[in-house]
Amino acid sequence: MSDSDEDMPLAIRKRQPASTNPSTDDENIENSGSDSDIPLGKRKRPAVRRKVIDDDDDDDASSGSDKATRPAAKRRSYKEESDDSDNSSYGSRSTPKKSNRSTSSLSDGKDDSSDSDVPLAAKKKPVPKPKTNGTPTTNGTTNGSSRVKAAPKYKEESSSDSDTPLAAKSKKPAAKKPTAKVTKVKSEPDTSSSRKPKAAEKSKEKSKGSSSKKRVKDEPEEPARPKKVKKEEEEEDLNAWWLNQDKNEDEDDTVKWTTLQHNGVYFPPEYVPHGVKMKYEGKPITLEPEVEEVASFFAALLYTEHAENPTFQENFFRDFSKLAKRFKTVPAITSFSKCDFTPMYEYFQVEKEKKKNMSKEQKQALKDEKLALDELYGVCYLDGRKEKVGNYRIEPPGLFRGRGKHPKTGCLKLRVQPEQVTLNLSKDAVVPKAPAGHKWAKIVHDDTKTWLATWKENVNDSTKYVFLAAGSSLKGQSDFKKFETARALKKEVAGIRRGYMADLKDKKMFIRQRATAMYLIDRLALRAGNEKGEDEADTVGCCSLRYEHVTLEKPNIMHLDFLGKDSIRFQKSMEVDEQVFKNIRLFKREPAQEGDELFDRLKTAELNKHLQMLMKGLTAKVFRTYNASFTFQDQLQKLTPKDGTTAEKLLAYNRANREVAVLCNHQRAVSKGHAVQMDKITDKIRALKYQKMKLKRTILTLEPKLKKKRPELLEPESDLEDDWIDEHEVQLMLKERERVRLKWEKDNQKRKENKEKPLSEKDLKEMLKEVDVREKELAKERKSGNVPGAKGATVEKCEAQLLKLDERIAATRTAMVDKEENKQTALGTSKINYIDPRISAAWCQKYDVPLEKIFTKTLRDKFKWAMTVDPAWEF
DNA sequence: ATTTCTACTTAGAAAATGGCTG
DNA sequence: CAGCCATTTTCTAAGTAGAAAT
Repeated sequence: MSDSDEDMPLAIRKRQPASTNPSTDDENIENSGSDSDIPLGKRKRPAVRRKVIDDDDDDDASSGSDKATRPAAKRRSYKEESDDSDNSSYGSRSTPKKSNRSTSSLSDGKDDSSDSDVPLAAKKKPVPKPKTNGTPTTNGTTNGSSRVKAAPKYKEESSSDSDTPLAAKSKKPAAKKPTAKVTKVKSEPDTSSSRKPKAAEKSKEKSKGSSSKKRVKDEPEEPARPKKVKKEEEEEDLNAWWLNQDKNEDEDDTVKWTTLQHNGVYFPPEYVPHGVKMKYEGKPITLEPEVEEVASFFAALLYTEHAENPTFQENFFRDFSKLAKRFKTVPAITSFSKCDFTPMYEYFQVEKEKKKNMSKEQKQALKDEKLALDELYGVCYLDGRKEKVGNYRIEPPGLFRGRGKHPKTGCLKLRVQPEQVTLNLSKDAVVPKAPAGHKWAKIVHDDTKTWLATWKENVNDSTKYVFLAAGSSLKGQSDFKKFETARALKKEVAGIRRGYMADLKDKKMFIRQRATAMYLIDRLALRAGNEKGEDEADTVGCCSLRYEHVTLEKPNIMHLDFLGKDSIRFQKSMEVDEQVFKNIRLFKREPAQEGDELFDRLKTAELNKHLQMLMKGLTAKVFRTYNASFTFQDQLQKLTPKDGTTAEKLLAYNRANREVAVLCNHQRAVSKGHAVQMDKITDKIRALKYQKMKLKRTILTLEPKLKKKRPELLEPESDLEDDWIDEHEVQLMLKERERVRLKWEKDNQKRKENKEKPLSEKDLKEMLKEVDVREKELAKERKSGNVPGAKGATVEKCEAQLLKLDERIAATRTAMVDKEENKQTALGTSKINYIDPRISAAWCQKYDVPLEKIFTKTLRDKFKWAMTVDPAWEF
């Protein structure tokens, strides 16, 4: 790899903020001997220097106290690891604090191995071409907004629409000019060369921005909105930030907007009591609406996993009974087991049914209502441009549905009052009215934040926000930035890998742990693993892995088994680097025990700080993004059949996608119909085997001599039991009769049309008799084992058919495996969050696959910034 | 230095929709 | 043309990571 020589070293040293580390430039990694060669990261460390492993703790005594649950992080002291040659220095108490630095020999860090270290799942080599291909757009997240100096003031609307301040406002802000231009650009073959000039032009315009904005401001109010469609497009073009980026890297990106106005948030409607009585001790009881509401929350979940979960029940009931008490419900509700919510449940079922059967007009009315809300709350104006708002609905009250073993699952999530909600908008924007009789908690004007509204939720005391929609420019820009950082990592990764491979043997435990963690994060796409609190589900990521999550097996196999984000199980086994294996064994050594952290002196913050100095913008999560996108591109390239049909190409696409989903451990609950569907497929395979069996018999019937020569023909097919065959043959005959009858009906129909005389029932019976005959034959065949086969059957023909059957069985099997695996693999998450959409866009162009086969409407919207890449673009 | 808070991305479940078929 | 299943969208929980507070 050419890059290994050149790029590699860069990775390590390049990053340095010039200020911090002057001397770092030496080239030779191999010369590790001299101090100066040590990669920056290391050099820097001394400042922060954590104690050398041995001297810092003697905590061992305490370690025993840890509860089986999550103990507070503890430090352990490490004994010498005897078999590890170079770590002799480790355990010994006297490690010299300062000197250690020199030791880390990069040289012995087997550089060779590091190259070969491909991301686990994807054993791909880095694509050779560093091709940054012209796309000039790449880095500069230009923040157009900050440039526009004059904050356009939006004029107040006439009082009449004051409650919908935004509506109909600044409809066509700035501009025809840019619109026209951009449109043109679009139609052009979008080559980098053509783009460049345009960008320049545009940015010029930007500086004039204020004047055009002004126009907006003065624009007479529009009459009622004429309804979009056309409009939409224009507006979108205006928002096409990706077309006019210039590479101004130092643009201040802390400021997110210059002006921001919106209509606030939508509160869920007040509770409307239904009056259905739940039962307590078998008797219907009357509840105040407030109490009834909460009972209904639970009733609606009856028979779901949540409602069956004891923790959920307990938490729900605590809150519920407390509320009932407050409202002096009689009789007092003191026992969950005496509650019977089924009447409510049934009522809801009926309601659901009713809803389904609503007339078209009713349904349409509902839709219109939604649309109206969308129009009011679903949009805002950011720097004068119309943007979609994401979750403008305040979360309705309900029961908290924590995932996994969340201690608080089932707790009552209270209704949010306007008094709890803070809005963020321009100083000069119209402050949306709070609901009648209410006021907002606060109004702020923080242009460094992207949220429009925020409030605190009562169950976990966490903060909720209203943000712009995924398709907005703000989100798009940060998405773009995310992938650019991942691409930057691509260039640096070889060096970074070499660096941590070398650090695996560092003397300082902390550094070893850090390197080992980096290895896992890079190779296994683990998450960082921040620390979690007591009142959250017990899940872990890399840095929070505990003793019991990792087991080692002889030569170099590591088994990981733990619950990750959302309590999704991560269970994989893989071969790991020898030194990693040793390190983990060391970390697991006494006095470590169940409950102890594997990386007992590593915190995500420290890890990220280190990463940050290896490469600007690098954090643990970037590895996931990088490995996902890289793997995807690599797989896609390998799997796509150049001359395949669209369907085949799509299959390849989905396979590549799945590869990534597996890498990232993205799972979903198995659908409830899954088992049934699998059974069907299994049956299909059995049916094929049955045919095989029959064919073999036919061969033997035709050529009995073969019994000796080819005994395998006599062997029964696997998984084909007599009982099954019985049933199968019954079914076959049933189907056959059905078929005959259908044919008869059809023929009759035809005859009727042709005015011929219809076939009689008798004819039908005649035809069915043939089936009876066949049935008898089958029975006979089973007894004797002699299967004459179809007329004209020959051994050769049968053999050929056998082969075909084998193929079909194999194909069905793969389909089954495919389905099985896909059943619990969620492709969406990686597509939405990890795979650079430009890879997909380029692929679609290159292979002539329509974009919409790959991205849904929302995804196309979200990724619109990526849709115009050059077909040759590479991640 | 450590802990807590804040803001934003990532995540699977659930609800809604759509396309198909019996 | 309802019913069914797969796909898409919505919802909000659960992460990450940097900043602020202690």
